[in-house]
Amino acid sequence: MIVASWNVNSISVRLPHILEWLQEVNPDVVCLQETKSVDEKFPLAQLNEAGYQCSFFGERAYNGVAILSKLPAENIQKGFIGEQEPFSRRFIEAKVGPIYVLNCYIPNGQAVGSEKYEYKLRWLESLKSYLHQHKNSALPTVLCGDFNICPLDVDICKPEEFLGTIMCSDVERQALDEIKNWGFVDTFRKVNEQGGEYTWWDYRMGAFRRNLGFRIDHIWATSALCEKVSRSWIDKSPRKKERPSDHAPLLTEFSI
DNA sequence: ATGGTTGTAAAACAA
Repeated sequence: MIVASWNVNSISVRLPHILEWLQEVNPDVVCLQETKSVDEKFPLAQLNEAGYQCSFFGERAYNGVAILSKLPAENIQKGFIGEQEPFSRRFIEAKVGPIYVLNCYIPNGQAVGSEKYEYKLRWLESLKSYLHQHKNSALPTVLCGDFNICPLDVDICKPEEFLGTIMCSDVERQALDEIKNWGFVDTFRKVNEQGGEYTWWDYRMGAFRRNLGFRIDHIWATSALCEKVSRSWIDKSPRKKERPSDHAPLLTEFSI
C-alpha cells in the first residue's frame, strides 16, 4: 500500500499534473494540501474517472485539504472535534481500508514572533490535543501533510543561514516533537539516512535549480505500522514540469 | 539586498 502526500498549490491549476502523476505512480492513498478550492468546485468527476474516491474540505483562495483513495473512505472528520477557535480548513481525516489517515496543512507561520507564528503554535497545540483526546496510538495511523517544519538540521539546505528562522526555529520544532511523541515515527527518516533530501523549494531565485530546499512535508506512522515501511521517497519529477507546485510529492510504501 | 515567483482574484495577501 502506497501512501502519498503532496501540497499541490491549487488543485484546479495542478489537475493535469495530478492526473498524470496518479496514472504513473498509482498510489493507494493521496493526501493533498493547499487545494485552494471551495468544495463546489472540487474536480470530483475527473478524479473519480481516474479511479479515486475523494474526501475534501476546502475554502476560497487559501488552504484546503483532500484525501484521495482507491478504497472508499469511512468516518470522515473535517477539522478538529471541538476546536478552540474557527481555524481555516487545514485538517481532514478518514479511515481507508485498515489505516486511519490524518491529513494536515500546518500553518506556514510567516516569520518567528509574528502573529501568524503564534497562530501556527496554537494550531500545533490543537493538533496535539486532538490526538490525545480522540485518537489511539495503538491503531495503525498515518499523519501526512505539509508540516511547514524541518525536523532536523540535515533537512535544511543551509542550516547556518536558516536555523532559527521560520520552519527551522526551536519553538516550532519542539511543538512538532511533542506531537511526534504521541506515538509517531517519521517514515522517510526511518528508511533514509542521508540529509539534503527536500520536498519544497521556493519559486524564487532559482531555488529548485540550485537545490535550495527544505524537507517540510512528512508522512508519519504509528510505531507498529512504521515497522511495515518498505520504501519512502520524494518524487521530484512533477517539480521539474512547466508550472509546477512548489512542493514535490512524498511517498511511503507499507507492506500491508 | 526586504528583492525574487506563484495563485487567488481583482488590490493585496499568503506562501
